[in-house]
Amino acid sequence: MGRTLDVDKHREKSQQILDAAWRCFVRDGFRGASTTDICREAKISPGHLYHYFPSKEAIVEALIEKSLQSIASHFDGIAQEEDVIQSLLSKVHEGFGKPYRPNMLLNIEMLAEASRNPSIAKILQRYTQRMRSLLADRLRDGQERGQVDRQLDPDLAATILIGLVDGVRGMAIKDPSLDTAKTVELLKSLMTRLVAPEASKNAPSDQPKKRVLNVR
Amino acid sequence: MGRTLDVDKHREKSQQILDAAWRCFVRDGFRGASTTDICREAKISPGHLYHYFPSKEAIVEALIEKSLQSIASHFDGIAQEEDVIQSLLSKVHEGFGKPYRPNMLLNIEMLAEASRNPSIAKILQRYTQRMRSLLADRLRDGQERGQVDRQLDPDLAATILIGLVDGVRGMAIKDPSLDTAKTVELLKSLMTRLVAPEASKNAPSDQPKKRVLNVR
Amino acid sequence: MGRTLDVDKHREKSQQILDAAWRCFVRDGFRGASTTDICREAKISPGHLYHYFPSKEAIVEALIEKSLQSIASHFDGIAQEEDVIQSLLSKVHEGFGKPYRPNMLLNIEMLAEASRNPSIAKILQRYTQRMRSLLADRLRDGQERGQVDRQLDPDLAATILIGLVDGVRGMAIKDPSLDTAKTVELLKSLMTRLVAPEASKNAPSDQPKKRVLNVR
Amino acid sequence: MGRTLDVDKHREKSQQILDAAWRCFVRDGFRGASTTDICREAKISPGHLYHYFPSKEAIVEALIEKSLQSIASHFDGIAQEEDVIQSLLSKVHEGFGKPYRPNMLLNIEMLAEASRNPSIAKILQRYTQRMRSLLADRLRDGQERGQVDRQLDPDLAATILIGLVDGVRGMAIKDPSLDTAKTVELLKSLMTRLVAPEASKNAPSDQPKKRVLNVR
DNA sequence: CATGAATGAGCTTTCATTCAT
DNA sequence: CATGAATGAAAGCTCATTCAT
Repeated sequence: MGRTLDVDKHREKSQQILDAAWRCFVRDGFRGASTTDICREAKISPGHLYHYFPSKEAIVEALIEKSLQSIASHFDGIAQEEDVIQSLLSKVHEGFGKPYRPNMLLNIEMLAEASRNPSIAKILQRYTQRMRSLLADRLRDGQERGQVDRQLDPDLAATILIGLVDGVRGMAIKDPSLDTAKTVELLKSLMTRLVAPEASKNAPSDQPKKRVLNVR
Repeated sequence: MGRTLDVDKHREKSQQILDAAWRCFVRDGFRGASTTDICREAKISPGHLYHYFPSKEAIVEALIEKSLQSIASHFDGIAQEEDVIQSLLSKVHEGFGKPYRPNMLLNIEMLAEASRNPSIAKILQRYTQRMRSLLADRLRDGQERGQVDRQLDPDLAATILIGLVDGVRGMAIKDPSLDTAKTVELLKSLMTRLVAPEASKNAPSDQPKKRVLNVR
Repeated sequence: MGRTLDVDKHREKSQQILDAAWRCFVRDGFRGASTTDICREAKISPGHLYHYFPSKEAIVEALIEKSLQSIASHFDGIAQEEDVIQSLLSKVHEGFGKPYRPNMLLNIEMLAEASRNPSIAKILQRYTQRMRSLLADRLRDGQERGQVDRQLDPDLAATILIGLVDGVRGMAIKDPSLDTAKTVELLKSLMTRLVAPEASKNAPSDQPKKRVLNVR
Repeated sequence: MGRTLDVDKHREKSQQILDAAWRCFVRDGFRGASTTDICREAKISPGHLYHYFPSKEAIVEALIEKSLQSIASHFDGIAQEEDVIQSLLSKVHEGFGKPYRPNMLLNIEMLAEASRNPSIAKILQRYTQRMRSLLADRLRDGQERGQVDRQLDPDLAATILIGLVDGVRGMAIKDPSLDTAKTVELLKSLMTRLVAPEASKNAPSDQPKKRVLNVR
């Protein structure tokens, strides 16, 4: 009982530290944020940090793990809706908009870090695989229902879809004047076209496509 | 004459240092690579580096500028071909494949750095604008010729296209088992569908699309 | 209690570092002494110095502040004696003599540093003002009692007195063979003449002036 | 002949470098100014500096030597006037006033440097001795003519006089609001009193002393 | 559980000086 | 006479981590 409480408290404190680290990493990046910064943000002493995490890298790993878990759980929701394409598009909005910018920045940090740090690469790859599987399964569902092009390789398409959303999200840095709303609309249209079956590609779903594209 | 030679030599040496820095930054990232590393790689003494660049950041900036310039010059080639869509697709291949992995890694580094360093953000934004303009102009050409959907906002579409390629390139880190050839094929197909006019979206160009998609 | 002890210990350690810095600065000057020197002298590691002071300049400032405070507190004593002139002269001895040479050297360093470093100039000016005020007040007292020339501007006279003592102290460097005892005697005589009222300037106090001046 | 021209040119260039160094040292101090700074100011290349001076210290030494020589030559003028006291006072003005501030700053630098660097100490001491001798000789002249107190030790008095002027000059740093004109007046009065013979100490010369002192 | 003192390697940068041309 | 490329030691400072309390 007491043991359980201790474990809970320990977990809670770890969480507080991770929250502080999240803020620091978003602000300064994995390399740019120092353990001192994190401790100050978490309001603990520098020595105490090592009571909860054996190293700075462990913090980064835990943070990435947690962050990806949260994103992946968003994907889980996909499986429950009826219309495959609609359920897919409904998730797109979430990655855009101001409050998601921190996550986007962390995503880029993760990519940068994973390209150099094998243990972080593994985490990233594990979650990517999981999310891609979920997406691919959904696409397969759609193919069975005739909502998705049967000639598409679901795994490959899922990969491309993830890359597409990631890449367009990153454009916010390359072009700060980007109009998010219009971007999301065109992005959705593009995703629809990617997965829609041949026959319906002229009129993908009931989406009022013409208005969407007519943005000039 | 002697003066010209001196300037040439200076430029050559600067270039050698940038080359060394490129290797270090690809290997360890902008923050991860130290000036000492760069000097060792360039085979110069630590002090001598500052004969050519006033700071480490100046090296990063010069490198990014040069790298983006080289990429942008690739884009310039787009303007010369007849078929808009074909000229666009022909450029896609180049971003994939093993020898381009370093550039992809640097691209991610740039994004990460630009999100925190305003002066680097500016460089990135300047070149992004330039490349997007070139692409958008090409799309406008295509629209006039009936090769590109007239309802498309060229600027927005160009932005999405860049993001799409960037994002899919980054998937190589998230999923190392990715089949590059197939990915490129699907990517091209997707790009074609994005820009193709309504009428031809069932049969985009002479590309044997069905085989392409039938990848299972 | 524990908190108080901690603060005390911190202050004590800071003091030890300042003592070490004092030795280094006296030996090599503010610029000539390195933080490494100070750490070696204080027997701490190079990084630990920054646990107590945010920068080398902060050490210099703290040291100057402390040093001037100590000198200023000497001046405070002036206010208590009866005979204004005697109390003034009694303080002169202290600035001369071998054990005071380090302070004299630091005084010169301060002047040199203050002429370039505004934040140190401010400290020096603040304390100068304070000491001059004390001196000027004493002179005003003397004027009321008829011990000091009523035509003298107390503030200006105080400034000159400080400059006089400083300058003569510095002569120890320009002329190492200087006879300190005789110098102090003549200095005192000069100071007496500066402040003494017109009437007594031929026979300043009960001091056997003739012997004092007859130093050949 | 050509040899002579060469020597002249060499001397001229050395002089230009010393002038540049003077500006740098006044601005940043002996330690604060780098050889690079001096070269930039003198518009020569870093390597070329060592064609004229074997080291930075040699520049400092040459500069100090030259500077003191110039000051000493001012003192030489003292010997020619009739009234000892007047000739002495006439020199005081020169050390004050804005255009002399650089020399005052260098004076402090010299003192600081001499306290650590024996070879510079020697130069300073040599010139101090020379100037003190000149002053002392003048005082001896005055004693013979009855213009100067016969009980005064000329050497000691000369030393004190130099220190007095130096010290008061330095007060400009400790108190930037100092009124130079009034300071000089009081300083002159003090110097007069120091050297004037007993009999005349109540009425030192024809100087309108009362107005001078009545500055409240 | 918690502190903060302490470490030492490593960072970017500066500097006086030397050398090849 | 003149350049500027080149050196390498040392500077002030930061950092992840450890340890005594």
